[in-house]
Amino acid sequence: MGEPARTPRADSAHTRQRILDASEKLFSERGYSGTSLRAIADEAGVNVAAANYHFGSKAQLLEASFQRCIAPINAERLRRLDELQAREDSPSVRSIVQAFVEPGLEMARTARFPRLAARIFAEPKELSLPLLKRTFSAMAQRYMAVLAQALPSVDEATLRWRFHFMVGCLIQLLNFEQPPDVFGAGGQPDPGGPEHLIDFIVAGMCQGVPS
Amino acid sequence: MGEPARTPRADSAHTRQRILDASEKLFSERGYSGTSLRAIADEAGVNVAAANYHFGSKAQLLEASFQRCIAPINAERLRRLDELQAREDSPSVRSIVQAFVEPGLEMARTARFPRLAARIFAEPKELSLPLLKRTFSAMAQRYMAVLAQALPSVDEATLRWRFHFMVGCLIQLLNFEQPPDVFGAGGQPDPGGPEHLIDFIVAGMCQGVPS
DNA sequence: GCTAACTTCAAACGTTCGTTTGAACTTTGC
DNA sequence: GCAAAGTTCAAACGAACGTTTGAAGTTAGC
Repeated sequence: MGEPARTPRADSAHTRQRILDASEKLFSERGYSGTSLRAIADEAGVNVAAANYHFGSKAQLLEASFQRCIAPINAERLRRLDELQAREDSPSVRSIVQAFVEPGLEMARTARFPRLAARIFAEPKELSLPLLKRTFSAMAQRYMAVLAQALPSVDEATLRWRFHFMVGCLIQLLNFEQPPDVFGAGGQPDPGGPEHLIDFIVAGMCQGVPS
Repeated sequence: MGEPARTPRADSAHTRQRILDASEKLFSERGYSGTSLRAIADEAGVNVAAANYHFGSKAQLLEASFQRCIAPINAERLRRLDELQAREDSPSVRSIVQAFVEPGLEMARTARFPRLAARIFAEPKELSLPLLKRTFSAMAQRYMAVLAQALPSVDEATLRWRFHFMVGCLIQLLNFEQPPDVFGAGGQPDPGGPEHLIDFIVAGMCQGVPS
């Protein structure tokens, strides 16, 4: 157990950070097995061995990238839920959906590559399911509970399905920032994705319930 | 150009079929770069070289698997749309959504691994986008046109987004036949996915439109 | 200033990858 | 029945993979 007393240096943190940046970019673009440690090391401007030195293995590097990417999003999701519940004791479905969906979208605008959070869902289940469970369980259960309160006429199994499809819609928007140009339309990008996403989800959540 | 006059043998077709079966299974489970030709050959019970002999390369094998998987689904989608338009001149949104969504779900119940059609969306864009465009363009455009007729008050850009999210929901159900057990619930599988999927999508499509 | 720990890197480890080769074997066309 | 074409396989190709090694370089503690 007891790790040797470590006195990490300053440049070590910079190296770790650069490796994580490169991992996030490449993993989210090419997936886990489509990305080599050598490509990550090149992108980060470090030696291949540095990745294994700092993170132990490729799988642990993925986990570290994923956690660094998803942790602030989930924290913000919970913070917004707290805020929501503090402000009013029966928040609207729309406000709950916004609290769930917007942190990820905001990161997607400002930060590096939150698409990694979406790409994880496509990895083989042996790799992704433990990660998803460890990372999303607590947060998802809280959202489920609050949604159940806001939609008392919807039974739990149905709500689980709707939550499932909400996640699917969010992933779709994170993976394809625009509807792919298969409709002939093309044209310039439409920044309205997030609004349309929320409208679509709220409609699916509230079906048959008078607003 | 002119291929040499080929007289394919009977067993050749069987080998091709077994390789395609194995590809479909493994590609859909582990993705393109997570699947080796050797694993496919083992699963199919043939030699590694046979895959390259029959399909030319790994990328072409993926394309062949994908086409064999998706072609009948898209054909059925178009057939149902024809049927729909022949029966009534202004089909309901629900019937259009069903015509789009059910062929894939039906295959998922009966056939081998239609999840491949969903997994493709997670591959790197250089690999997936050409495939998606070639395969879905015509069909998607027809559906967009029919949906636009059924929802005349929804502008084209908005409809594109809703179509995008519909595809995201479908992919989510194909990739995870059940909502993953992150809600603590567990329990036995719920076969109601398809119905919930259609309800969710129709609600998102028809938002603000009196039925 | 010396020791011990931390960090980096070039090089190499054995394995697996996609693909090719060339020889065996089977069928087809005549 | 015989040449030609189609099909399969064991074996090998070089390249790339994840990981390890060991030495060189750097900093921290005393």
